[in-house]
Amino acid sequence: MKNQTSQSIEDYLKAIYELSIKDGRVATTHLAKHLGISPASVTGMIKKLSQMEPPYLNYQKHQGVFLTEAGERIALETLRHHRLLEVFLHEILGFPWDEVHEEADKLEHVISEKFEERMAFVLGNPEHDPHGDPIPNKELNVPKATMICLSDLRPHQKAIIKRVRDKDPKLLRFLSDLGLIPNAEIEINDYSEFDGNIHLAVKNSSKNVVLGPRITDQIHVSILN
Amino acid sequence: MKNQTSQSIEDYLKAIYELSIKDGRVATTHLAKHLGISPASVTGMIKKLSQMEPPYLNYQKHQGVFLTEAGERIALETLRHHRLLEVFLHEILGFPWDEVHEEADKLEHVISEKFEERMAFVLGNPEHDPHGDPIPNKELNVPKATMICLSDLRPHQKAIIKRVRDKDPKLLRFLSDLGLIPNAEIEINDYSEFDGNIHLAVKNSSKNVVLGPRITDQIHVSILN
DNA sequence: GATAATATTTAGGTATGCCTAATTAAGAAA
DNA sequence: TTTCTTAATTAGGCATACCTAAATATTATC
Ligand SMILES: [Mn+2]
Ligand SMILES: [Mn+2]
Ligand SMILES: [Mn+2]
Ligand SMILES: [Mn+2]
Repeated sequence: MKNQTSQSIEDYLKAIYELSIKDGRVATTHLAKHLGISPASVTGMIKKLSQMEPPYLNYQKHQGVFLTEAGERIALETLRHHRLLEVFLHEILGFPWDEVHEEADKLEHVISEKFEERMAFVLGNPEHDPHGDPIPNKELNVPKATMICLSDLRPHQKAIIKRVRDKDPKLLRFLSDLGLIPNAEIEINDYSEFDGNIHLAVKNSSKNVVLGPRITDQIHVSILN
Repeated sequence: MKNQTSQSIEDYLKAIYELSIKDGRVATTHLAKHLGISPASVTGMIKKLSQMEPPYLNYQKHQGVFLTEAGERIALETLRHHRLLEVFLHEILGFPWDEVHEEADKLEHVISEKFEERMAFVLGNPEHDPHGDPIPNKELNVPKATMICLSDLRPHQKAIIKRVRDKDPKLLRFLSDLGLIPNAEIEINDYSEFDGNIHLAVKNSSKNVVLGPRITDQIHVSILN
């Protein structure tokens, strides 16, 4: 009599996982916005998910939700599918990195465990997706990264881009046109404290780029000594 | 205001396409059995599909259904997805040929046109799936094969296996264990007219195999002069 | 601490796609 | 042609996952 999941359920749990990393408990409206669903519908679903056996969510009226262990397992399982698929679509099928997300979002619910396993094998068990996000391993442990934002860098520092946390295809294409993709090397030239703009150069491209905090907050780097 | 399809609709249309190749019009019960759905439900769905704009089915009460052009297009589109996916799963991900069908049956509804196109490119536009079934091309034309059944062969004839029309994983595994897969070369040794059994040898395997008509009717071959 | 603004929940409804049971139509046999 | 059998349809329901509008709880502001 085990619980079974649906597309929708997996999407809810994955969204709650992602949102709760920053904020702990996740509020109904927050979740609703993230999923593009009305708050009323979200209330209905989280109520259901918190009453399943075993429950996937811990929910108290007006207090938001957080994942139970069972719920987190499904979220991570889905996230592993998603990120492996992104690598797969990019490396094997040649999708550009700004298009992998949408396709993976549909496929993640449909592939079998065998598909997952074969994919991981063919790709050599990658640890990061094309945007630099960590892929949970087979036992669903997530390698956690030290988080330095590009927005925290200051002039003369050099760094390597590790992660671009955004899903907007337009922004992603804009960044990759500038060479700003995971593993690219950059150097900070200037910082203006009033608007938080960062001026930087991309190695092997001789371009000088200026980016605002809306963007630099989403880019994680590791600093080169 | 174009019609849009769902998983279910695609499955219905694909099933009707497959069944109508043999029999022309498709009867409600026949379709119901093939889909594993109650006849009552099938009546409901085919009614709906025949009343869409444009209709996918031509339906008259108690007379069964056949595909309209619009319906056939969707059936072929889905079939192309299915069979390309089978090749893909087999060649790229290393799935055994008896497991590709189930996985492709879920994925066929979910992949984008871009996924289809990339897959076809990577595979070099294959014309047949791992069971030898023809893959509709991009314009949805189906290369049609001359149909000689293994059951029609007689002693001393040599032939190459072209197609194995069965979805049962057990049978497929049984056949591949004997080397009886598309492109294998065989020679007929004996035929017994009472039960229709065929005795044959598989090239490079020295095994002598006896198969009944239940099986040999499903295997298509091309004869070697 | 009352009130206003915002967040959340409840109530009532819709579309899909399936089910069983009861009814009716079609086709075959007498 | 009447009768029997089988096939197909209708009627009435159910589960999932959404929606809008109305009601209520929480929280922030005065
Ligand atoms: Mn998995
Ligand atoms: Mn990603
Ligand atoms: Mn297609
Ligand atoms: Mn096939």
